Formats: sequence, structure tokens, C-alpha cells
Amino acid sequence: METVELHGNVYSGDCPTRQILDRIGDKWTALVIGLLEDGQTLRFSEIKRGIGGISQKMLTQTLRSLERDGLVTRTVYAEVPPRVEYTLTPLGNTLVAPLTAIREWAENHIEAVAEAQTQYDEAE
Amino acid sequence: METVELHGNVYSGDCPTRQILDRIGDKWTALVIGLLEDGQTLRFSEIKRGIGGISQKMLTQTLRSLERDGLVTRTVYAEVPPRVEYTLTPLGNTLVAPLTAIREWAENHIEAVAEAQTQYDEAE
DNA sequence: CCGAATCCCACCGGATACTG
DNA sequence: CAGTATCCGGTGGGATTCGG
Repeated sequence: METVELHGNVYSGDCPTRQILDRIGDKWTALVIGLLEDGQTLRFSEIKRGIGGISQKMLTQTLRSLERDGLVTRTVYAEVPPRVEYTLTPLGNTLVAPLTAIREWAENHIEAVAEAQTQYDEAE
Repeated sequence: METVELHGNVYSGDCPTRQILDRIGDKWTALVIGLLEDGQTLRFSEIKRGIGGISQKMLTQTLRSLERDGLVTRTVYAEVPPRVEYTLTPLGNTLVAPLTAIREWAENHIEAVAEAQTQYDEAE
């Protein structure tokens, strides 16, 4: 029989929030989803060009994770040269709203944060 | 004079969203904010006990970042042994809502994500 | 009790080269 | 065009020790 923590400690790594934040908090995921929102369907190269500085490796890796999580659909066309298109799944689309909430918070409060930082820093 | 990208490429690292996601996407920030929501005032040791697995180093580092960003207030009491309390600032409180949106999304869709993963994996 | 300092390893992610 | 494979440096973060 196991003892149970009485209060708090709700988060122990098995917490779903942890898992999701690990996903969308990584370097590129949020940007890819941002590009694909509004039902956009984009090719690999289009996404790559749309996000400055991402490497093929990381874009491939990010898209694979998103596909595995059921957030993005990957469609390969049997042509030559190959064409591969990506789009958000219905599940992926439901993630756009909370992500937008974060983005809007960032845009609305980034100045306050920056100000707090300089104030904190020059207080030495 | 600089050339300007015509379309897309809104995100180049200077994007505020990137910056905020880097913050809240790290391993512990969201958990600390979660503990402090509802106007909670907690001591260092209480926060530490409330979050399973965090080290003093990371808790200190996380709290310092939050303080620097103006999201958390740090109050030191000149007692012995020392007592230090943390609480969310008004700015910090405004971050609770979007964070909650993420948490709720996670709780509502984590099963769908897990199912998509196993399906993807056993499709080998 | 709270935190700074140090050591150290895992792994994230960039650069490059190679395939179908 | 859309990947896979390999190498490698920077760093996030744990363990431990020391200080006020």
C-alpha cells in the first residue's frame, strides 16, 4: 500500500500539462502550427521557407512528432520530384486557440516583461 | 538598406511568442506558476515540496527568472533561520489564464494524443 | 532555511554529406 | 524535393558541497 501526498504535488511528470508543454514549448512546434492554422496546406519546402532559420533535420523531426501526436496530416504524392503536403488535423486545430491565447499574452505583455527585466538588472 | 522578406517568416526569434514560450516551456516555470495561482503566498521550501523532483538549483533559478520578468514577488524576512516568500505579481496573474487554457487543452485531449501515438507506432 | 558554486553528463539542435 | 545519417559543440539540469 502506498502513502499518498496530502496536498499539492499534483505534478509529477505524469501530468498531461507537462507533456503538452514539452511538445509546444520546444523550439519549433508552435511556429509550425502557427503557419498551418486557418486550414493551410503547405509543402515541406514552403514550411521551411516560412520559418527562418530552421534546418531540414529539425523541421522533419518536428513534423514527425506532430504527425505522431495526431496533430498534423502528412500526404505523400507519388510524383517525381516528390511532393509532400502537411495540414492540421481537426485535433490539431483545437490546439490553435490556446496557442493563440499564449501569443496574445506575449504580444500584450512583452513590454512589461522587458521593462521589469531592465529594472531588475540595473538594480544590480 | 535591408531587404525585407515578402511573405510569412513572421517568426525569426525576435518574436515575443518565441520568448515567452521559451520561458513557460521550460521544465518548471508552468508548475511554479500553477502552485502560486489564486494569490497563494508560499515559502521556498513549500514550493519545493509542492513540486515533485525539482532541485534547489532549478527552483532558485526558475524563481529568479520569474522575479526578473516581473511575474513573481520575492520577499525576504530578516529572521533566523531565514524565511523567503513568493507570490504572483498582478502581471504574473494575467499569465494564469492562458496557461490554464493550455492545461485544459492538455487534460481534454491527452487521451486523443496518446491514442494517435500508439496508432502511429503500431503501424510501424 | 535559503541559496551560491562547482562538477559533469545527456541531449538538443546546427552543419554537412549522402539517397531515392 | 524530401528526406536519412553522422558528427559535434553548447547547454539544460541533476548531484553535491559550501556559505550566511
